[in-house]
Amino acid sequence: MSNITIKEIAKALGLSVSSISKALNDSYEISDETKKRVVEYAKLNNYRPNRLAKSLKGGQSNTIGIVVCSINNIFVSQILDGIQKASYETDYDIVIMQSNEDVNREKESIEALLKKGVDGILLAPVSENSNTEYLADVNENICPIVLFDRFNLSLKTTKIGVNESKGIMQALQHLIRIDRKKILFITGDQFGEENSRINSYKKALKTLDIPFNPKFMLSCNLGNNDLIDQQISESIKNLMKSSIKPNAIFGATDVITIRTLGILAQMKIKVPDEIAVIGFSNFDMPNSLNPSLSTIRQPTQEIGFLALKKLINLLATQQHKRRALHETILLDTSIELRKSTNL
Amino acid sequence: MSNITIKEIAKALGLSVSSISKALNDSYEISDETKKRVVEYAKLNNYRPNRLAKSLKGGQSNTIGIVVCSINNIFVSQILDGIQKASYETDYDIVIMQSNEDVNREKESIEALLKKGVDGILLAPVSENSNTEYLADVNENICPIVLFDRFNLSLKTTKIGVNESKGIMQALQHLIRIDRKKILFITGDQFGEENSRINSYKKALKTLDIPFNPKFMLSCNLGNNDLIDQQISESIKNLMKSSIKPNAIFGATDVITIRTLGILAQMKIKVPDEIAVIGFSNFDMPNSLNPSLSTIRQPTQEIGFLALKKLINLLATQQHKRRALHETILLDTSIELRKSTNL
DNA sequence: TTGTATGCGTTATCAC
DNA sequence: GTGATAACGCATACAA
Repeated sequence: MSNITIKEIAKALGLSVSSISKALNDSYEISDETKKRVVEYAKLNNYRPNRLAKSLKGGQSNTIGIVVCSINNIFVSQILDGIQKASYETDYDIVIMQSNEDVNREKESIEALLKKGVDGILLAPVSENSNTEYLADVNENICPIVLFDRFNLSLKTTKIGVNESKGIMQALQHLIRIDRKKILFITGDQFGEENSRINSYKKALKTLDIPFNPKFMLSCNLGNNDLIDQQISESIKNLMKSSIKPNAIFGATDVITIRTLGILAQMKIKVPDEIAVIGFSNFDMPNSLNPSLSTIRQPTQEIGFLALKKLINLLATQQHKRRALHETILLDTSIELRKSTNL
Repeated sequence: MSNITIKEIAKALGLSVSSISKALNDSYEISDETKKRVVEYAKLNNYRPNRLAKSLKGGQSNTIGIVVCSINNIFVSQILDGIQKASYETDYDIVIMQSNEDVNREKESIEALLKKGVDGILLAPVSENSNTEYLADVNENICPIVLFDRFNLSLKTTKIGVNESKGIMQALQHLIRIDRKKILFITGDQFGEENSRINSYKKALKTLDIPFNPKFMLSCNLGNNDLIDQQISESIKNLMKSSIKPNAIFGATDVITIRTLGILAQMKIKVPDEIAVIGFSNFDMPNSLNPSLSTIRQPTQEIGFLALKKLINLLATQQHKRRALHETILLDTSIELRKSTNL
């Protein structure tokens, strides 16, 4: 309701508005004495500069918008944490939006951010080609966008992610080492049949001379957890009855990999004896899982941290020079071996 | 960089700024024809109303600020999800800040929000009496604050949380039922020795005629996971060597309870045979844990949802009438039994 | 060293 | 049915 303004300070102190403004901004034009008087009065009365007004005037809001699929996701929330950490070192603050894996909502989220006047956007796209022209337009004409996690390949901008091929290779090589080549690969279906993780997987198989069997790949709908469970358990049940039983499972995401453990436990399938399990996961309590989970870990904090830093960099650069700064950074994953692949 | 304004539309269409504004706001003063012309032009040119300006003019930002300890926390992120869901049904959007369990940062976060001109604040306080006078001042004079999860008891406002006593009672009664009365209670130390969860626990013990043994209570520093592990495992190790071995563990938070499972697994202590485990937890994949975890589940989504709704309600009410709306809502927890307490 | 005037994008009041 | 103008809070170019 209240919140004192510069104008009121001016009236109270018998000075002009502009003098107050200058005093508060420590301008050389104002005498030390006046400054002191103003600053003291301001502090005493809890003066809070109105950022809306400042932004409106200055043409920049010092706010970064972020769009992720869902806050409520281990992987995402770790990245957000990294972004927040990076933001502490800057003057920028953060507004988070959720796309809920929905292309339209992704666009709505960005629109909301633009109306708020964000200076730049950090986006983990819903899919590899969602809103392509729209994003390009925004990135060119409104404010810079930096992509992280998933890539919208055609968008010309800075991208931060992980080296999937390498991560997948790490996992597969380990499975080969423990002689588990009949691998069921479980992934999400958001990205169509030809997403980069699937492609990397196939390529890795080829490199390692493991034939790709379509029956050993399951794409499930990540939008609904019950559905995930259902799809996975059904698939496993069928495969275990078939002549070519899998002896390993490789999960493409956190949720998939961890849920798979639960399903196997309920089906009383022994891990790793009957089926070894490994997958991308950033759950920070892997030892509490049944059994402790071998994972391909992604440097989430670093992804978030870097993404913000790079965006800030772009913002500090004149628009026409930004293109030169565009880069794609693929961070290395690390493999952590635990009981789920330990014979 | 660009982003067309009302002024530019006016110039392009040979109309006045005010007419454009009215047309865009569907005012009855403007002819349908003109409206159509304006709206079409606006859409065509991706006109985005500048919310900063609107807020500055209107004196309200339609933004709600949220302060939580950490986004990167299962419990918190579920609540945030609930808040976001609730916000979809309103015109408000959300800005999230992290206090990182730090009283000063909590205050800084709120200051940042106030500078941004938020209309109201949703706060999960760092502790039961952090920033009391400050919060009271803000709540009285600047914008309403609604508390959730943890309570700052002295602040007169709406509070949304869970019925801890009842939840703890559920857990203890179950432990009694399976004849596990030698219970190690593990909690956080943020709130001092006399926080409400500890008090509720002691009271429940008394009601159930279980003597309270100070040796069977561990308060650990939730700020650092390695430290948590160290404190818990040391404590368990010592107790298992002593004459009065515990046969159950009750964890006060998500992190504590799940980490305890991991520690027990590594110590090769059998759950539930040697030690049963139950605790507050909202991890949504309890079946993947070792063993599947019995939990006291808190209705996180609902907490968030309600908190936002109640705040919106306050905002829709004249300030001097708000006091009448203040209420404290304690939602019921539910107990979910799984193997970790199943003999 | 201080004050005046102007504008950021929008809406509301009042006049035409 | 439309337009001119002031105001929201702040910063800045310019005047004094």
